[in-house]
Amino acid sequence: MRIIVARQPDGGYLVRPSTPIPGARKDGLHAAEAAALIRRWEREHEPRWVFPSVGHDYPPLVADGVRIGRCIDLALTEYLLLAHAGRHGESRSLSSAYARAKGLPPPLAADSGPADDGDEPTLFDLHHSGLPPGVDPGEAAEVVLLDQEQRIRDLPHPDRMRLLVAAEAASALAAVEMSADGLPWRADVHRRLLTDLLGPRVPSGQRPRRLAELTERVASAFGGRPVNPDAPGSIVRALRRDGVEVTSARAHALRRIDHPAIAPLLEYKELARLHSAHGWSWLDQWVRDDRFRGVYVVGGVVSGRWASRGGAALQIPKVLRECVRADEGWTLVVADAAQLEPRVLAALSGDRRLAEVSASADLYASLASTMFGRTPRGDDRDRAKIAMLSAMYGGVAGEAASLLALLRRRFPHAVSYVEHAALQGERGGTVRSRLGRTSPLPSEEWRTLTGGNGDEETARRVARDWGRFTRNFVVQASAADWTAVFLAMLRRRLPAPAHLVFFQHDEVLVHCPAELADRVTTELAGAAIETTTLVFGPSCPVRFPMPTTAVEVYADAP
DNA sequence: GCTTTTTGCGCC
DNA sequence: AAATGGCGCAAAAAGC
Repeated sequence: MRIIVARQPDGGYLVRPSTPIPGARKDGLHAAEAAALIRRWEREHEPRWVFPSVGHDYPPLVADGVRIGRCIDLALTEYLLLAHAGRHGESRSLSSAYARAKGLPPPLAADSGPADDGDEPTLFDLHHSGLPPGVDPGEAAEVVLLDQEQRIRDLPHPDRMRLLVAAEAASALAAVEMSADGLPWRADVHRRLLTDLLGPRVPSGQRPRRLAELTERVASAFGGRPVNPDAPGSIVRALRRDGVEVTSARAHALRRIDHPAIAPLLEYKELARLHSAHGWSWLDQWVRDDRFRGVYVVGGVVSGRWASRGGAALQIPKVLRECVRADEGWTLVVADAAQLEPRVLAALSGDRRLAEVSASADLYASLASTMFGRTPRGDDRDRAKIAMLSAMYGGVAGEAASLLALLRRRFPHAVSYVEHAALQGERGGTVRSRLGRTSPLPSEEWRTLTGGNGDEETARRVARDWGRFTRNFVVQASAADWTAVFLAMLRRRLPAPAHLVFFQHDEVLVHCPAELADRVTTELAGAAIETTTLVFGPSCPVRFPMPTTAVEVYADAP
């Protein structure tokens, strides 16, 4: 059974079984009423819920304690299907999808904002649904649902897209629930760390003591002339006055220079970064009751990775992992899909030798022994890693090109897979992930530049740039397929009250009572195996290990 | 003066 | 010979 749940323009809820049950149609419910109804129907029927947008419709329900098993997200599905058809820029809103399904002209109200602006901020404007008069969100959702099912049936691999759509929707549920539950975050530990590193808190706009000291040390290293270490131009000018030629004030450029100001400058940059990005004001704004609640945006990145909005939820610096601590009597189970992307490439390309390499838990060490024909020594492992990253990212600098050539000799199928993707991009074509995520078409500007009427060198450069993008896309987006399915499987398997508290591209944190840690570890491993079978088929020879540790403090995970 | 773009750096 | 992919955010720099 499917039940549509939609927030209405006035903020009320509509809850409606897709196949009508007498008396089951409910409109204009308050969030709390809707929550009670959904809890009951979830218990009695375990339906597949249908949301116009989980990110928009689900949070108020979650705040009321609702947790559902499975659903469809019409907006995320619409995006995947539009992208598959080469129509990335078009609106994924309910009203646009409805208009598309009915063959009506696109609505204006809900679709302000330029088409290439990514996610529409007014995805579901509270006052204008954008639907034609007399059509309510429930009716529109029903139409869109059926239309999408038909479009999926028409694809070359409907089963793959169905899996992707289900996994994406489950990811969206997980994202909302993670925001609501929050990541355990000890504000006292964070404050102590800031004070230790920066000195006592000072009013915003002022430099904490440690930063002020370093500023003076920089100034005296420049002979007493004041230099603003926050201003790249100021640093470059000061170095030039002392006869040091630099083109930028980036840390890696400064590291190459021999000058007494460099050491305090680098230290300043590191601490200033902590202060401005994750200092006291970040703590004030994002941590309450010892929980960090970031907002995750599923479907926010073309490759299928999650984005975040506010709080930089996907960029928590390593030094702050000290603050992430399990509650009393609880534990954090930390797991990451080790070397996910090269394993995904092995599975995608069907390269048998790379699949054999993937049997090893340390893929890069194993790769090195195959590449160099000996037990890895010296920097063999690092060089093997550079070769693999160059294949996936399109690197050519330094030693990368020759290492890549060696990789190509040993793993021709894997390398030709990504090179084919690069070639597609250079020609202005699209590429797809395993489950059917599709890369966007290059911009109109790109077509002009590569059209043959302009500068040849520019044309070559932008073509190569786009080739690097599509080369990476097939791997990154297929890795996103794998992790989306993994999240869906894991979410279903976790025994209450264990719950996901963090997910970052290929890593998950589960917060659970200490006695459940072993069970959670088992479920993580099971979810990884199940995921690999679902995404790459039962005969996939590639191994996807998921090393797992249970810790009290995130920083203690390896 | 305000707004937009660039720079630089954090995460994967 | 060669700019390796994706993102978000704060502050500086540039543009109006």
